[in-house]
Amino acid sequence: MKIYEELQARGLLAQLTDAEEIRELINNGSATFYIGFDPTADSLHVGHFMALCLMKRLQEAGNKPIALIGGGTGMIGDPSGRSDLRTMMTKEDIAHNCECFKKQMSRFIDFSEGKALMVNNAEWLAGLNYIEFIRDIGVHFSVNRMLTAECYKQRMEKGLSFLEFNYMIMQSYDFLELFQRYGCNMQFGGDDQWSNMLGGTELIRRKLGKDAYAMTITLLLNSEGKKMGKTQKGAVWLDPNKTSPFEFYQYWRNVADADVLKCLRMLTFLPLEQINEMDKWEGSQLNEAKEILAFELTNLVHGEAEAEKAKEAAKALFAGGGSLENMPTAKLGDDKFMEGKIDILGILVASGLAASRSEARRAVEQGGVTVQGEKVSDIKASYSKEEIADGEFIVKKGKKSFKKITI
RNA sequence: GGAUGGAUUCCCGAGUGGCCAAAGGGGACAGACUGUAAAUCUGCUGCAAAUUGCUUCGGUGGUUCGAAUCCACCUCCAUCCA
Repeated sequence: MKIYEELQARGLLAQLTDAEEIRELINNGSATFYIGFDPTADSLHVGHFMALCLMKRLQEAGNKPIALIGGGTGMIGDPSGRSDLRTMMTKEDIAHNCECFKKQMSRFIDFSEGKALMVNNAEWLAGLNYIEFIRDIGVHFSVNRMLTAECYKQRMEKGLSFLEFNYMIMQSYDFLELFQRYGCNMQFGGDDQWSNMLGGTELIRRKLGKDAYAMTITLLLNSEGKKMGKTQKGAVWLDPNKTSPFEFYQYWRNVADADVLKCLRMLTFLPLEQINEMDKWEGSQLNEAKEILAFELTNLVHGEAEAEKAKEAAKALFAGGGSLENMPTAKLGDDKFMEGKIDILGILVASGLAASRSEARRAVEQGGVTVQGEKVSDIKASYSKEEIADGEFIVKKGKKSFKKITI
């Protein structure tokens, strides 16, 4: 099975400008393609992870990836899929984020010996001359056409600033630059990028009379139609300091039944035959599939050692057995103790299991808190330093939040 | 620049002088049931030294015994006109 067929079988392909041509190109390994990443945060998240996997797959098939970091476009902010203006970031933030992206990406993509490139579009966007730019590039865009693009349509209700309106033109210009500089003939991106990407292929055709291609990957949605990789607390990050390997593991361990197979296909590198086998599983057997999914992804993102640790910790907590050694830990400072003691509410707050004492109180009152496996029913219960320092002092809030408390 | 409508708690959205920490829904959290799933049911959802106190309704001032609610100014958003 060739790469194109594989991507298709995994359900990754969404829209393509020219399916036949693209199949030829990537199957022969003759594509130089780019994917853009806007530095909106100091870490990549699960959404980017899909794109990185795609790059990796295509690179393994002999194609040359370019990771484009949006140091320039980040100054504008993509309005796609947004209901309001993004908060503006300072130049310093953007530069910092670009650095962080670079580090994380090198984990997945082989940048050695020119096998892949990483470029920052600030390189050509930052120094643009406004008049020249709108004369050279702006003429090729019809405002009427742009307004019919899906990403802007949604914003016609809520309002769209001229700043954001320019995003599509900038992204199109990126493609043109990359085409000219590096012979980049293809662009990939999330499905929400489709209209921006088409802008680029059209610009290249109008400006240079040459063909370039665009392809989008299916957005990873859960069975409820929401983007995956988001939790209440925000995105699931790839940076272990922002989302610990354990939390990362748990996120995937807890996906809905209906989503497991899709995730395995789209996100892991397991052979399709193996995944199709799991497709036959039903009911509680799917739990095993979830374990595989969680392990595979944690392995990809954080490495095998971390994946093992997360798996062990999860086993210890949910199934009994396994090692407690690697479970999430919270360290209490001396200042948290009053005369050598701390109450249960204080522990919950200090360990991050509850956001406030009120919330902690509610959890206890509703019977959701256990300490060392014993349900805590008194909100005034308190523990001495010695009890905690003793060793494995485990506090559990609800079914899935645990912390080992140390001094 | 002009006219009109608007800004309420995590989100949507009621509330137009005291009975308002603010209806209802969604989400989140906790409990039951389960498979660390989904669905369902129940509770809960500003903070705290917790039958009480404190801080919230875009911002700042004011009227009043009392303001989310009335007045003034300001900021932002939407629609129409230029």
